[in-house]
Amino acid sequence: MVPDKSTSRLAAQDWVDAALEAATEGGLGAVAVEPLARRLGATKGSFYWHFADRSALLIAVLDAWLARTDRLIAQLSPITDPQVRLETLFGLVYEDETWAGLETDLLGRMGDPAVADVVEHATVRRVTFMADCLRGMGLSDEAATDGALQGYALWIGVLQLTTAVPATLPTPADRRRFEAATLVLLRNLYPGD
Amino acid sequence: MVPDKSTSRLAAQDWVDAALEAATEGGLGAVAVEPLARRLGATKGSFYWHFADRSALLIAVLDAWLARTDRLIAQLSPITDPQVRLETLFGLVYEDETWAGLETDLLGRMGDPAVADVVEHATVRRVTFMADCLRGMGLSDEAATDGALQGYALWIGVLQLTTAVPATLPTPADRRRFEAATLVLLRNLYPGD
DNA sequence: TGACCTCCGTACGGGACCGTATGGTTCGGA
DNA sequence: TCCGAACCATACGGTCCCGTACGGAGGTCA
Repeated sequence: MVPDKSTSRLAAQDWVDAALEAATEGGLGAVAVEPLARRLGATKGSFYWHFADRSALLIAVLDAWLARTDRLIAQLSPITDPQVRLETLFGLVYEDETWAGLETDLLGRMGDPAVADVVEHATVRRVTFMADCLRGMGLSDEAATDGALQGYALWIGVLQLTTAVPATLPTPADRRRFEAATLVLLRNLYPGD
Repeated sequence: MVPDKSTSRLAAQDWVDAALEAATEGGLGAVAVEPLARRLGATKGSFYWHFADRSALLIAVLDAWLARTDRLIAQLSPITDPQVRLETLFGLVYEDETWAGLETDLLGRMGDPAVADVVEHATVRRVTFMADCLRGMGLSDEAATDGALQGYALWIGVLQLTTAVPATLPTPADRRRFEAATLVLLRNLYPGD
């Protein structure tokens, strides 16, 4: 949170880091110049030296967020068995509690063109990834497309429930059973194919 | 939008109606006194006569929202076949595009205790409803609980995608096929049971 | 008609935030 | 050592919203 250099001199990246932290906790709305300055023990004078305005910082945050999807997919790509790849993906999704809040916050801000742009990119990449897995499992193009959409809706929904009503989700003790059930669900997509 | 009485004299309900309209379009954040006053062609003087403060209006909006879930469940209850009941539910979910925005907006505002209270109530009622359907279809308690959660996550996810990235969802021409696939998915929950 | 209550407009103060202006302060290099 | 650039604090004006104070307009009923 507080930057490294004890001699307080901030770089642009320090502002981006703090902004990401704030966004993770309180959504994009929490990325505000004056509160961030307070958090960093600085003033707006510093911020407006490193950035043209608030939207420049938002774009930096959105780019960092988009890169996360690429890293996730890159992390899964080496897995050869498409079904294991999907299962691993869902396992990671269930573990991810830190970033879930920002995920859903962004989905609620599609009115902002900058947000819409980056979220659409991420969505396409994720759905494409899942559809590829399903095709690799032997499903037809149509079935893979529908299945990927359903799987992704499930993904988003679990994220939502994780942040919004965690009490509803299974307790850690039951989570393994729940995840297993999700895999059963995925495995039985289009059983007739 | 503009209340009935041509002689401009507002009732509390007029403010609630306008607030619901604003919330449907722009989320709870759009329920602000001064913008609503402009929309109604009135001033804050009117509002603060009918309501103690802004939060009183928000509570009225949240109550109206919660009542919608009760009406939905009441609408489905007469259906005797539990599977048809579930299928009908999902059909309605796919049709509902007007309210989807507010749904997901509320999920992003669980930090507000008033929102958290009403959303938790709605969530419990919906998940319980789905679990009852699944139990009626012959699933065990455990299986029905997990299945309801997964089905509800799917529900929420579809809502999210509806509002956020509608281009990703199937075109009207393909929607029937997609819905059918969803039902296949539900039907195959826990095939071993 | 006049007292009274309901409803609403106007005016004001306050808070949170954005962005600008301007004058330090600190640092590296000639 | 001194200069210039990088960096930052202070102070200010502007916007948008909340909430309060207060007075006036319009009905109602004796």
